[in-house]
Amino acid sequence: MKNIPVYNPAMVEGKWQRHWEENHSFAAEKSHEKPKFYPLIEFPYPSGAGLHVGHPRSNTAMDIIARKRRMEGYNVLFPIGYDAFGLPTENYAIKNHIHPAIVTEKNIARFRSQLKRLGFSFDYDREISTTDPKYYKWTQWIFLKLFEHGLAYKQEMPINWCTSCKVGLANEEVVNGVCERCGGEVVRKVKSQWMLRITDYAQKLIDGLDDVDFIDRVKVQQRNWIGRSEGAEVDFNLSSGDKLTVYTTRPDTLFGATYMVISPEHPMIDARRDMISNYAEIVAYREAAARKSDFERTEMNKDKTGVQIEGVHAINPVNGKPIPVWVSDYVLMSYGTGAIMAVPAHDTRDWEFAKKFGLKIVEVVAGGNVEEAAYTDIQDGVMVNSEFLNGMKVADAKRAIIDYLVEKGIGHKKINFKLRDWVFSRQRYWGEPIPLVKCPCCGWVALPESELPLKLPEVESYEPTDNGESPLAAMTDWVNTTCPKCGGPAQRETDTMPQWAGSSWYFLRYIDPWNDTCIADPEELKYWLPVDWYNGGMEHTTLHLLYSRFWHRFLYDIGVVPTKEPYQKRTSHGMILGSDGEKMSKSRGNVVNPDEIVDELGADAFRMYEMFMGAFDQAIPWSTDGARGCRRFLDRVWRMMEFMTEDTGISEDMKFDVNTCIKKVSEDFERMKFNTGIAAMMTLVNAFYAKGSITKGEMTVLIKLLNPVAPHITEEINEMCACCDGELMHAPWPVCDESALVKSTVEIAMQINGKVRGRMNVPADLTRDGAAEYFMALDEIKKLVGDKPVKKLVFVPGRLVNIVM
RNA sequence: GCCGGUGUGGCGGAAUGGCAGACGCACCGCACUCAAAAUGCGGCGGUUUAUCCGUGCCGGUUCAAGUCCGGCCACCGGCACCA
Repeated sequence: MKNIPVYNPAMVEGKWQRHWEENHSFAAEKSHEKPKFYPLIEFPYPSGAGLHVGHPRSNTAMDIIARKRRMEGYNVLFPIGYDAFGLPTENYAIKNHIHPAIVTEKNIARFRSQLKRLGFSFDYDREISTTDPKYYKWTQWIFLKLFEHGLAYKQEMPINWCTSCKVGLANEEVVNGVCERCGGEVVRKVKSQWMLRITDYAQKLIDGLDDVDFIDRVKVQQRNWIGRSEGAEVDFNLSSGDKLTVYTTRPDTLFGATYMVISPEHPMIDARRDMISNYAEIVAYREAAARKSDFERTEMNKDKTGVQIEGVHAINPVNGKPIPVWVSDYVLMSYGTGAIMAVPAHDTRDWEFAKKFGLKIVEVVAGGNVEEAAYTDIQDGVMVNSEFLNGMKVADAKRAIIDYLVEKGIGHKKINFKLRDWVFSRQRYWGEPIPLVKCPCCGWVALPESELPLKLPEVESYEPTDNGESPLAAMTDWVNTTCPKCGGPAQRETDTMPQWAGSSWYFLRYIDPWNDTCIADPEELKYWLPVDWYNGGMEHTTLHLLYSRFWHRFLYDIGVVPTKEPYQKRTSHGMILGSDGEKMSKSRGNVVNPDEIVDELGADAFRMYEMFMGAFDQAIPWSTDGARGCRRFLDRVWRMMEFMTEDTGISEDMKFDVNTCIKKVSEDFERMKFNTGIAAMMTLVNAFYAKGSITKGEMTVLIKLLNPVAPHITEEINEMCACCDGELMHAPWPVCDESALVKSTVEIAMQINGKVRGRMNVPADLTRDGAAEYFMALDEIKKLVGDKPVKKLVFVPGRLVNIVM
């Protein structure tokens, strides 16, 4: 027994963290000789509250992969930065009269020190902040490219207006009718806004998913959000002489269209006001609908309302029958054409509306009872009451009717998306200024690249205004400028960009953060892109992840980046819940502060527990006792130095266990099954304790496998015992010796009629062919079988033998 | 309503169709100790203790089902009048 000092995580971890910092140990190599690996975590928003236990879950997982890849010989770029523009900082600044830049700097310093305390192998030399003018110069540059290519446009439109933040929100930022950030009420407000034409990229964003390795639920959620549907546009003639175009996914049911509905905002209402005898009633309905907030609209979605347009009717183009036209807010102006043909027999919403207002219901697909409910199952329906479509299956009828519509010139195939353009303006201070000026002669004009970055001016007050203007609007010195095109007087745009702007391309900047002539050197981009593995939260699937794919694809289309997609692989971690199984929140009082856990148990134990607590992609409740168990394990590993021998080999009786562990850990880390990988190492350590000794060679394998999870303690053991030459992080990852996994005999289960009756040792090389003969000759089998006839004998090599009688 | 996901001991969770409960937590016992903590070793699904029962419920396929198929139930997440 050797005398080994007690394991002291604070000392060990402090020592190695200083060492790593002084030596820039995790800086990516500038040379392009080695194969590259680019893992990425979502850069944090540096809030005043500091790190919570959720951050380290994603960070530790990718840190493990990054460290393993370095040991496997890759040049690894594992960067970190801060997504620092945004409302919480601005609100804090307003409340405490401190400049948001100062708040940001303070918060970043806190985050950085917390991250360093956890021993993540980030390349801090490449650290970025979205609020740094050297960074946002290029955010503005990308915006100007979008503007130049017609993908940014300003439009008067009803936006989601948060009454509490006094700011416009993207659709994605409105959750259950309230503001995603502050929970404030969201109302519709008409404002002139900068918009990005993400809808132009809808198809590309769907198609791109085929080429990447994202977990299914991310792909599914993005596809649903983009919401592609195939259908047809059909023209209906109106008695007023003009026509009304509808979009439908069920053109096959055209004979069942017994009325039409248009959205309250449909332009036809005002265009034909002279012919509408109840125009005043319809305007009143429209105003009532406009007053409803989004929240009310969804709450009331069961109860349909509407008004029939009097004085105008439509003609069903396939049977010539006159049908009424209604106005109802269940039809949205923002999707399709803002008008629908209603087929109450086969659409639930139309059916409800028809029942309420006593409209005709005509069955055109047989199989249901359309007086009882809409029959919407289109799988194997057969057409009825549809003249030339009668007797056809739904799918055939769809094709036939579209051919007919095209032939008659009254309709055509059409693809629609649910995705809307991205509202890109914010009436706020703490964001990237939009680098455009409005000139009375030239319209909106881009700043020349030489004037970038357009820096945020210093202002007296960051308060947003009730009239919906950005605080920048009050800075007349800054606002008033000259037009870059004609030199005449002009005014700057005073809205700023949303928080999603800076995060839409940050992974590109990490590749070459020092560059001041372009977003990143094309040679560097070629080497490092795409990001090989990106782990992040599901909550960003339809926000950041979609936005950044859009920007990246645009940059590809204009030749700035070499890959269509930014991220090759996307995984997602489950949330860490409070120990009560509820979401962690201040109000519930179940928040765990990582600093306290590190103080008590050390960063290695904390990291290990975060990975061991359960399946990585699932939500798991926190247990500090569980974390103590991981600390206990590290203590056990440490104390093995007391009975370690100087033998540098693997002892014969441990070869199987050691190689099994190498295999299990190597495979499980790649599949993000960190919990079972760690369990395998615990099993191995238990085996060394049972044996009462460990060789230096065995210890070396163990600390290599454990290093990505618990980097500090393993480096220290390596140094104390001189296991490897130099630091462990540069040592090669252990390779499993498959020959050591072969055993001469294996224990298998013995079953009678599928029930386990015992176990026995058989030669490992026993094949299925020789099995019957082998088993029937055994005394123990003879005893069990007796003289009953054996119907069948099932043998699974290495597993079991099952005798069916 | 639609789309995902999840249901296994007291708890977190393991299990390519092949010995259900690996590993850990909690708990119990023993050793060490004057004692406690720490540590080490052992035990730990249930019961009527045996050819027994047991992976949310009901049925099916199979020599064999937590795993596959059909039909439900519950909980969690996302979307939600998208024609």
